[in-house]
Amino acid sequence: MKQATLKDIAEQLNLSVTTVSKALKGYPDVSKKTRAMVKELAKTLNYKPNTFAVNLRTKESKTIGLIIPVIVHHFFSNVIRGIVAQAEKKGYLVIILQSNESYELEKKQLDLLISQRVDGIIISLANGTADFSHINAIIAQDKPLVMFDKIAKVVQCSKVIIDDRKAAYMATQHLIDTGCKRIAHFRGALLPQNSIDRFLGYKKALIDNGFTYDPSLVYICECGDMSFEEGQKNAKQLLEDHNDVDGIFINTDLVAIGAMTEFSKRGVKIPEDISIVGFSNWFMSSVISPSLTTIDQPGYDMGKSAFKQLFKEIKAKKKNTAFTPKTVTLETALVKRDSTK
Amino acid sequence: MKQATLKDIAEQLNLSVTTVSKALKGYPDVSKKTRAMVKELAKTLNYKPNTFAVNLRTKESKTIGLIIPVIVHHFFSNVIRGIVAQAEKKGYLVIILQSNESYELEKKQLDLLISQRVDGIIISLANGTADFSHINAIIAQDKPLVMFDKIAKVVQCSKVIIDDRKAAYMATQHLIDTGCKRIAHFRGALLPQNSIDRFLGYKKALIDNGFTYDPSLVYICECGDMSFEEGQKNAKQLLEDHNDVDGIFINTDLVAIGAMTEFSKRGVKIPEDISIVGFSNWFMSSVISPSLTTIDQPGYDMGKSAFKQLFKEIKAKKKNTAFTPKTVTLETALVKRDSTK
DNA sequence: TTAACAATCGAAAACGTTTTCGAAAATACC
DNA sequence: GGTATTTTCGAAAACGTTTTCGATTGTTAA
Repeated sequence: MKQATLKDIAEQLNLSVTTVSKALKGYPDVSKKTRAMVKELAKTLNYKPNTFAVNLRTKESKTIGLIIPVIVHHFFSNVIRGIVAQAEKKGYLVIILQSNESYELEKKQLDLLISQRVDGIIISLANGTADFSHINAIIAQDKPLVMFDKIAKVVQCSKVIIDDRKAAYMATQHLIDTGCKRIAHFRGALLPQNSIDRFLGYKKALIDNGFTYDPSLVYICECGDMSFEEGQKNAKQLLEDHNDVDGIFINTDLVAIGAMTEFSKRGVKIPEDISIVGFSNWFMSSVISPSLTTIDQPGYDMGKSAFKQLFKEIKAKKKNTAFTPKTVTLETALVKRDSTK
Repeated sequence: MKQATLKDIAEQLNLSVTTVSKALKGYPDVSKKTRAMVKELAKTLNYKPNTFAVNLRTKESKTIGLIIPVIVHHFFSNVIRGIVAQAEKKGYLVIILQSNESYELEKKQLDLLISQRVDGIIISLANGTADFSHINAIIAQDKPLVMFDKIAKVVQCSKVIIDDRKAAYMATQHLIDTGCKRIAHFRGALLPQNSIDRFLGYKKALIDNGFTYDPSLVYICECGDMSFEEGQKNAKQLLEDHNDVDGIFINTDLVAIGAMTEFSKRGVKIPEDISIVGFSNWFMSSVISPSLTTIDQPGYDMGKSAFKQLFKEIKAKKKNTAFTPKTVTLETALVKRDSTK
């Protein structure tokens, strides 16, 4: 009752393995009659090509790897969904690994995927990643790779991102437009490009509007497992440090929600006393009260787009045609809710 | 600059492929000297065994498949994390597919995984799955499979679950203990075992406490993509149908949150007018206000446990030893918060 | 000195597929 | 009828590894 092979079919029909293979793959040099015969027997035997053998022969696995910092995360799980859906459409399967924001793990997992000989890799960098030689090594091997969200600008590969700087600018501008006079920022970790860009957008909006940029108003959080708690801690610290802040732009919704929880515990009213804008538009943000004004980050589309890009590169490599890396920038939108006036 | 093979190493050292292979795998019949030589050259050439060839030869892929109804879901993404982490520890990779609560897709994806020749499969059934022949076919093929959370009782395989009936009983009992006199239930879809069990637990708690079970107090929701909206809709309907309900046990947190949103919009106070208990303990439930009393469902541990079980079966199959299916039941806990008195 | 034995290696088959190339058979054309 | 052409098939090599089984050498014991 084991899986049937080409040989089994060939023997039953008194044909050669070659002919059976060709019949199933629709080669022109096999008669309609035998083709039909073969296909029918294949179906009744429930024949499924042995992927191991196919992979060995064709040198492709129809499998891609995905490395993300965290799985349990509204944005990232949407990305996963987008990638998996799109990949399945094109006949690819997705192997998912979680780097846990650790550079070491990320390196190890990249190696794992290479060992597994996936046809391509999609990756969002860990917070801890400052050196990119492991990524460059992949690219040097001519293995298709696309980065998304948490990218490294200096690495020469395709990327799918949003315009973090512009989005952050929008968010900050919104705070200003609604009357905030002194605006703080809870930024993300120091290394990731997107938290840098969001910070820069915040700063630029301030300056463009004639505000003075005050570094003491910028708080850092790692945005890892402890995002919520970091938000609480930063909010508490902010209240101790300053009594005139009336608006905060926060790197991530989850941190923002932590901050809001802390504020309401201490009797600080949102948005009356302090307005808050988050980032990412987690579903959660729409159901808390007050609901959180935020930047919508299209996770599903980013995943879809990342796979599409990767697919193009895989195809290009197969045909041995040149391919120049491309950066796709998706649109974001400000979602106005009750945490701002 | 392509990947080195055993042959490459063999040629450079004037050895046979056989000896090189044996040296790398630590066979005893190769001298320490050549073993060292081979290992060193392998390292400098960055040799990585071709998994396709290894798989073909050994007939195992060191890969497992995972099919879940939805990825973007607090509980399920925790399960993914648990499975992936545990699998990586044992040298297995995980291919993830989303059935989208569709029976047809589930069937197709199961087929895909079989074609891919994964070493085992972990699955949580789609809401739409009423027929289990596709699952039984896998088991008949002697391919290790374990089900979790949304299981089918009649299928003979290992399972990782919680005691849904008991948990629901606990939840309902809590409503009764805190003074609720007329308790409704928003149940899940009709087919899944866990929504049946939760319903039965609810019913039993009522009866054990001398309440009369009233079917008109039970509302259904599919608990798919539209969970939140379903919660709103049901809440609205409930208010139209009844004016004496003072407690609801709801199949899922997200539905509960939808209901709470609707209630507060309509001026119904929680928990003063109506107490609510959800199910699953989404993170979100702790940060909304009022925070939601719920049942904690250990997603990460379930994932971990599911892989461990699968791993045992894979090993058993390899050694050709018998294996009797086992059902692991994990503990749940009532998390008391502000949506109940 | 031989026989027995251990240590070290390699030839070869196998896993199941794909694809190239040539052979045979059938058909067409003159 | 003979030649040219098309149609249909299969032999064989290749992908890279693992493993069985002998072969060869060197070592030990009698």
